[in-house]
Amino acid sequence: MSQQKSPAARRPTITDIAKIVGVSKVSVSNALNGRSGVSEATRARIEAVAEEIGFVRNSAARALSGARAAAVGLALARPARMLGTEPFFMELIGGIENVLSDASYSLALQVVADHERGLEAYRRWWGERHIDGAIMVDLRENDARVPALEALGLPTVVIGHPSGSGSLTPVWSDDAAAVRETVEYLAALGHRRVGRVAGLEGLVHTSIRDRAFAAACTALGLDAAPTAHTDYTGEAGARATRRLLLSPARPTAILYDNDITAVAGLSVAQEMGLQVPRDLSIVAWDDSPLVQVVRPPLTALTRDIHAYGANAARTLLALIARGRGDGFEDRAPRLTPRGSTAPPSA
Amino acid sequence: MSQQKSPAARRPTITDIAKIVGVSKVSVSNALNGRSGVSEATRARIEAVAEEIGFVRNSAARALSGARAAAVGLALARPARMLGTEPFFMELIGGIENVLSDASYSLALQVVADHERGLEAYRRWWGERHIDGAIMVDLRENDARVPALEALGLPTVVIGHPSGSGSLTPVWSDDAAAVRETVEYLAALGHRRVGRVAGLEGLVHTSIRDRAFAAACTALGLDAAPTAHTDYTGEAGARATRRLLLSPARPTAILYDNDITAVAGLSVAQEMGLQVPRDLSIVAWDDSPLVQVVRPPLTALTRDIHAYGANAARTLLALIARGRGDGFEDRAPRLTPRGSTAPPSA
DNA sequence: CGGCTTCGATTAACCGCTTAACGCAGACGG
DNA sequence: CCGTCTGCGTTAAGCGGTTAATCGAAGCCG
Repeated sequence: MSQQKSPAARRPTITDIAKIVGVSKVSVSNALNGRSGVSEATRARIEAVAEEIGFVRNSAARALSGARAAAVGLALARPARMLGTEPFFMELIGGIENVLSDASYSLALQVVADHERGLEAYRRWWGERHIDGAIMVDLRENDARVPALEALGLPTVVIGHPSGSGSLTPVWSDDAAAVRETVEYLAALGHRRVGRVAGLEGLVHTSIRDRAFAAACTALGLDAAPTAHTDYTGEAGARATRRLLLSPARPTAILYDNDITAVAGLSVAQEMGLQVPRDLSIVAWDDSPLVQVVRPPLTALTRDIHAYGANAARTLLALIARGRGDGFEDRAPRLTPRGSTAPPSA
Repeated sequence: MSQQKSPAARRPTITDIAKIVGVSKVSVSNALNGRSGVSEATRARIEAVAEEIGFVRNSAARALSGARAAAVGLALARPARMLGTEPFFMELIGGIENVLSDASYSLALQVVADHERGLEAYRRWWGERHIDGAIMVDLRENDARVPALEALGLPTVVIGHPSGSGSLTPVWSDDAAAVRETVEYLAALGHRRVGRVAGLEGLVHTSIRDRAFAAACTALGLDAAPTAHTDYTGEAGARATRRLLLSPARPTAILYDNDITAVAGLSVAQEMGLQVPRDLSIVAWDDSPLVQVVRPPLTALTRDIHAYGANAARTLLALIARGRGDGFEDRAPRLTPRGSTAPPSA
């Protein structure tokens, strides 16, 4: 049915340029890479010719001779049903991309079923010299990927707390501080029973938030309502909320671990005849169009995910360039109060 | 601060295998690529050794000797604020990935600011032999990328209607049919004034839906409420909804072009004291966790985005393999009625 | 003015793999 | 018994770059 133009004649190479200009391949290579050893005059002629005949560097050849692949890899483990539920990753990727493309790096992305397959992807990419470094997300406790990537020697930035990143370079934010701030805020409003609908158990940041939540409640003398874990889906969030709201000591405020579960929780509360924020205060983790669009708009823990991704990318590029790199602590999420939080009515 | 293991000893190559097994490089290459000219015994020994020393093919070297790059490119043009608002792309990418990884292809993804930059990315990738083919999304009318990619000779699948894809291979679904089905459904419920909050003007699928909407209204003798265009954000959706609901001939039903604007519309309606679905029926385009989580859950035009992406990837692989390829028409979105649609109260 | 560095450029070798071309058995056919 | 396949291998020659080693011609210095 549809077809395209002819397979395009052989692409020009540095050898072609060398012939035209009347110099050696090496001079062309040096000139085009901005290295010294070429006079300004020759460099100009070479660049002119390169431009004229539409020369594009062959990255395969370049990679073969030991240079960089100019790409980094990211394997995203998402079971189908969790895909697309979180604006988080699109934003993160956007931030990563921003930095990478400025450095003419590209991002190899693979969405895989589980961490096992993700690890395979990293292995393949690295083995094939397809990537110079990797970004790892969804850090779990005792994550098997950490020792595996360490063994590979693949420069890797882990998006997650240093406590779980082994010798890999971490980029993280202080979730515990954010939890504390939120609990203090709710306590100040007068709440005594605060619940929490958390994310996936086993993720490092989940247990950090779990612990911080428990600690903050204790410190402030609040009733520690049980934490319900979810898989971040609306459905699970709804179920968890129902359970919390039906428990003997119904909380007057709930802190959610992402936006989708928070919105689901809001719906459940309204279905049960509870008014938000009068009867129940809701705080969502991660600000997103979603939480601002519902009524009332949700109080949320805001973080600049785009910047977060950008920082991760910058850290990785530094790691690749210098062979070693410092971790980076991003600023902690900040509480953005909106209509979903108020003093409890009771 | 953090550092990784030593730069990892030299990776094993086919030469290493050859030495160990005691045959020539070529035999190893042939064996590992399943080509003939190698006895079963030798092939077995070679495979065993390859496995044992953890051999991974160097794709750069392979690409250099004329083989495929085993990757396809996708440049996603998203202004920052539109990023992450649409689950659509994460799902699409998931579907694409699924098919690609089965074929051991990887996806080069770049998020760019505009189509201009996107085109640059395609050029660079193709020039560098980084990709064997490309997927193009967000097809606009008179899209400048179409002639540009045609000229490059880059095998490309366009996700969008054939009317705008030139000689590139299209993968599309019959949006017009879906619009008709929806309008007929609303008419059957008794609605006479139906409004529409559309997506970005200039996108091919937007105008196709626009026209189908107008045609369906005319055919059924409905009042053609003006169509309001948005940039798919909740904010724009809220504004458009407000405008429609305040217009002299207030529609009793509104069809939205994505999920976010539909949810925003729902909130606006509720704020204005309208009950959904009693006073206003709402239909969202694209089913997503989001539309199912709000109250009432929204009637939506469901399509299997994952499959859509998978089909696009399959089509592209065929195009790459055979040099030519047929377009693919995916099934039209289907209406999934939920609580947000009902006969009008009046 | 001889020896030293600097600059601009060159040649050689190689990265890891593929493709082309050829070699040498043994099997087969007339 | 010679000619010709056929199966299993080999060697040679790149693909398009890069890096290392080298080299002539200035330029500089004491």
